[in-house]
Amino acid sequence: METFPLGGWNLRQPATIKDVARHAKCGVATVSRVLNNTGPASADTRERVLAAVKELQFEFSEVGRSLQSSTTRTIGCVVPSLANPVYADAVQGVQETFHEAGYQTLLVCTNYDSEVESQAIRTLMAKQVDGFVLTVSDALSSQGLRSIQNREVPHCLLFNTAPRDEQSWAVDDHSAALRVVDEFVEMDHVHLGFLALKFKTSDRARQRYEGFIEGCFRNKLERPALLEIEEDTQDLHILLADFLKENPSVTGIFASNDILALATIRSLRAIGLRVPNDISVVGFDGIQVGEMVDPSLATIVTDPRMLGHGAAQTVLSVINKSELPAQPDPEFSFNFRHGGSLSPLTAERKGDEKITAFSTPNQTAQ
Amino acid sequence: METFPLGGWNLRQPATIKDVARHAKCGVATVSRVLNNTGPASADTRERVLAAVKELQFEFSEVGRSLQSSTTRTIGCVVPSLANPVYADAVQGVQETFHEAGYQTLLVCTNYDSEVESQAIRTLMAKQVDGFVLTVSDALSSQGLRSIQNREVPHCLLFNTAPRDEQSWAVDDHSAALRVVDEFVEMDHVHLGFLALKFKTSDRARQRYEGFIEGCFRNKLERPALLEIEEDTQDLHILLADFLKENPSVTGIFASNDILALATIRSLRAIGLRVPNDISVVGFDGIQVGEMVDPSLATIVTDPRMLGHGAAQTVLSVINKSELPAQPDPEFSFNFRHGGSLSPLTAERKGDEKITAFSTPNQTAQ
DNA sequence: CATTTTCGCTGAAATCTCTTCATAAATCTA
DNA sequence: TAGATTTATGAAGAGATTTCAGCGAAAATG
Repeated sequence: METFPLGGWNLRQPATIKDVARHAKCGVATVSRVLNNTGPASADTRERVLAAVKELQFEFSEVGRSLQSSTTRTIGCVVPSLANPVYADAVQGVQETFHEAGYQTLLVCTNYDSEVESQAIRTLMAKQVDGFVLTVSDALSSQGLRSIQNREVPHCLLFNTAPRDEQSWAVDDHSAALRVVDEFVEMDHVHLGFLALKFKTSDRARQRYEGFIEGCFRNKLERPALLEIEEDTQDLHILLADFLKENPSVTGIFASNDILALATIRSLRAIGLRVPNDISVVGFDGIQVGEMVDPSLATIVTDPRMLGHGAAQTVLSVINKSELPAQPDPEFSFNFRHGGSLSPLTAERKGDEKITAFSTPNQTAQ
Repeated sequence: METFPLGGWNLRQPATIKDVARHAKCGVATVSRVLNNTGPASADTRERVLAAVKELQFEFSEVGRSLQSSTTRTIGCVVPSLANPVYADAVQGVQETFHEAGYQTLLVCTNYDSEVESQAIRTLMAKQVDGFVLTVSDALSSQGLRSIQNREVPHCLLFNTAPRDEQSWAVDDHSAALRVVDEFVEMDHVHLGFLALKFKTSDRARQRYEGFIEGCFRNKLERPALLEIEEDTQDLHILLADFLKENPSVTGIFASNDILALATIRSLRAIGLRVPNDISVVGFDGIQVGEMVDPSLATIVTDPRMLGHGAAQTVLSVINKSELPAQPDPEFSFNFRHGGSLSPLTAERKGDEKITAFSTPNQTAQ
């Protein structure tokens, strides 16, 4: 084994393939071939290369590789937020699947801002990601999604119901909402309300609302009252109080996601209403917390991790031009979980047209 | 405005700077100068370049740029899991901060596996990330962390207490654990237990345990009983039953994180014990759910988002060679939140040396 | 008025790291 | 010795930045 006058290799500047070639007294091409096992090399040369690699702690630069192969082994993942465990779980699933396949995940949280969303997508495309898994605010109008389609980058939607010709892993929001109405009806509720983030920030909420309306129609209920709120609403209890003042007959509220449902329950409590005695609440998503709170949350249960996994698999299939993974039947992509937050309509509220208790809380939400 | 015979630019192959130069009838250098505002250009040329850029929908390839500038505007972020909201929130903070600064975040979840951890770090270094924010399983022995130090890549630990010469944003686990003991003592508890994931997967848990032991010592309590469990434990109620059989005098359990604490409460219930009547439980982290469950969780409250933000700021400062951001006083990096899961020792259990109720549950954890 | 200086603009060429392709050199067979 | 193998190598190319030298034209100088 030959030794070189090693004066402490500067590790700050990692060794390049040229350095290795110089040390091994051969051409860079040879180094490449030896290390990638992509062509012949004499035992002697091979050994010298390997020794040089070890000594210099050489590792290929992925950047150089990417430039030449125009492939980055990197996937862009765009979701609204990690504060909602639904997305956190989904991202976990996405990341796991890609990791196993040797891809890294570039994560962006848009905070429900479609401006951030399209900007982020542009940046990710400039970084040459090999694919996308994304939850956009509105699949039909998303500027970012359109440019992904134009460039024909492999991608799959997550949670967004797929527009035509698009791949997507999502819950069947429409059917799920129908189911929620049925559950309310089962409990004798007649006057329902729907609570959601502003629809422009989430097409899922809109789908659920439309399903909810149709469900009410099918069950011959009146059109549900609607309360749309901003993402950063701090005074939900006030909005709810106003809402119930305008719609005093409402006995059941369907919140478009569990976080919102839990916040609703707390806010209702803050304005002196009991759940489920005065008002029943049903959520959407089935986050684990829902089972641990009191009253437990009646909700649609979904499997975000599985969805993330599926979306990632789909993207991998598109990349590898292999067969797309089978999706679960959309009709059965969810379950309804009963919980203490939804109970039969009490006798006293059955004929009742107005809610009595309205003690204004002097505590401020923080 | 001149027009070119555009036969449908193939958007699948994005335009390069060369294409732009050809269309603008100038050299690539000029295009670069115009677009980066990095040198002079006549008004005429500038206009032609801009027109070509628009027509071709040109965007710089970050890969080409990275190769030349040896900077990627990408940060590696390594955490154990997103299933724990503590990490999800922290990552959200990290991602937000870097996004504002124009960096993208490459996320890896290790699932508490130090093998995955060091492998991931190697890959990220090969991808030439400009910095790291990471929570390693053990800051002292982490192979990955060591190689980051060797290569002198800007980085900052998150949640891990910093070894010497390391930057880190973390809760003062030791002090927090002392505080927990004080709170138990305040409630007359004398025999305590500690529940944690296997220490090799989390040095945080170990720090908390050591603080807990010292707290017991200072308060002249006996050494706390220890129950270490695997990450994927499914039968916690059985382990707990055995644990309490061996340590029948234990009236208070400190769980090393909130998720574990909540699971503990459920498991205790499953084996017929009431919380807090039979056993008090205190958690660590202060996840939001803790306030919504029944009984509410007594716990150490931290601010993961803020920690993530701080760690990201620190990395940015190192990269920009600017002043490091001020950290909050470690002594005040947490708060104790009272909750229903911790109550004064009942008279009946005060002298009691054994727990009576031990109905074995016939339900299996799933 | 002729000549030099200056200065704004410009494009060719080198560089960054890696892979592939074609070619050259060395070895072995017939 | 010609031809077929086996090895080894240089050069080109992937997309961008940057240095450097050149080219005019205008200004300054003698």
